[in-house]
Amino acid sequence: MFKLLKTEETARRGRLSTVHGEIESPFFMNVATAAAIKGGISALDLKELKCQTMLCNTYHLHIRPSDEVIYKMGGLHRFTNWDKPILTDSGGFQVFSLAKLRKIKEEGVYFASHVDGKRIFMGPEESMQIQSNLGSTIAMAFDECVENPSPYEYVKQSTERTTRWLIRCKSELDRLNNMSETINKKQMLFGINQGGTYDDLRIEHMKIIRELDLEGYSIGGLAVGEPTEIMYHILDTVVPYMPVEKPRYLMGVGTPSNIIEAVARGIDMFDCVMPSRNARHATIFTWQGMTHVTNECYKYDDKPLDEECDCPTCKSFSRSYIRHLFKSGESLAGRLTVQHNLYFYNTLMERIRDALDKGEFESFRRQYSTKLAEKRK
RNA sequence: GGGAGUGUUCCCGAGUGGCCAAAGGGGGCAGACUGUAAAUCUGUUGCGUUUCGCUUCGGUGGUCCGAAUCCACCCGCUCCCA
Repeated sequence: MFKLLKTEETARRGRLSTVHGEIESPFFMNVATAAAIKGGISALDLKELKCQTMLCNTYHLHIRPSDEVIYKMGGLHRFTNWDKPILTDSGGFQVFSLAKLRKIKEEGVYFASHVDGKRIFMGPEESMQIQSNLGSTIAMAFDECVENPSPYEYVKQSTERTTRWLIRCKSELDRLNNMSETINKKQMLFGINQGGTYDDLRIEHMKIIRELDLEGYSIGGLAVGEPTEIMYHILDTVVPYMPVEKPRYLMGVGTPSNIIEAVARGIDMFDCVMPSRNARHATIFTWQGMTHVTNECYKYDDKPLDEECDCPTCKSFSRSYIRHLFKSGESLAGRLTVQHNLYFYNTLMERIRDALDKGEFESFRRQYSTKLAEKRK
């Protein structure tokens, strides 16, 4: 259940109640694709990083270790030792990212496993069954994420198919939630809006799926090739057609600046691999902008990554030391910077919520939207 | 003392007469990364007034229109025999 606490223009401050606890929104979900945050971060660490929700992936966990293993181990929460909300992505994004390894049909998608080439079929029912076995808090509908730009006719047909898949997802999850052996019988389903960069397709699709009265709605198929201005334009176009009383999730987005701009446009939930991947590649986010810790200027720099930050890494280690860890290929480098970047993202969301609570979001946006997108110094 | 090798740009290492400022790797420097097939990928790495010029392949001197490549001597290192 989602409760709207406050609004400022189109920006929203809310609270999402789940069987695994409440989530203060807007919030960022920390991406743990294969049930682990890459870089060596466990659920124990996540608690120190102000993380409210973890995101895991249906496709990856189905392939390894298999949802059967996780089901028999008591579900994702027990398996990962994370007792707060978990959202599972449906595998829809892999239809996009593993494009060379799949074939799309009406019944679903045939993949060649990226691990061993084995043929795998995943349709709406399979995705729901796997996510039910994983026992996540929120299940995502199985969709096709189309790359941008794509031809109008293709996007139209794909979007219509995604609608048919969504209806199948809903009835399958209803069935699964009523079974006695199901781990989380209150598993929520979020629908996904598609339609590429075409306003009419986006609006029409949103109008149709909102009728299904799902527990949340997300916007997918953005930040997949189109310029940022187009993404913002699509948000401006679609958000007015999203239910006010349901959480709104912008999938896979994004940079700190993207998040601030999307919150301004009425989005409540985010996820992105950027903080963790960039951290492993030595790019760190700070309140003065982004920077590469491996840059020569940090060789003799005794300061923490971000002087405004009080994450576990910044409380203990210098730029010089972390630069050295990267240069010498120590895996600790990734762990320390991932901790920092995730803490930064979660703190960003906290500051956004504080600003909304105080009715100062617009001023926060003016102060940080551009600054955070730039290079530090 | 005798014999056999060897010395290349930051390092290792290819190159044995012109297409060589010199392959490849490492290291360095810089950049990318948006529902994670990513501890990955890309660019760059002699100098300059940069569709061209200059300096460079242990040193010096030669041969040749032309030398990192051939010759002589010298210096350093490695191995073998005494």
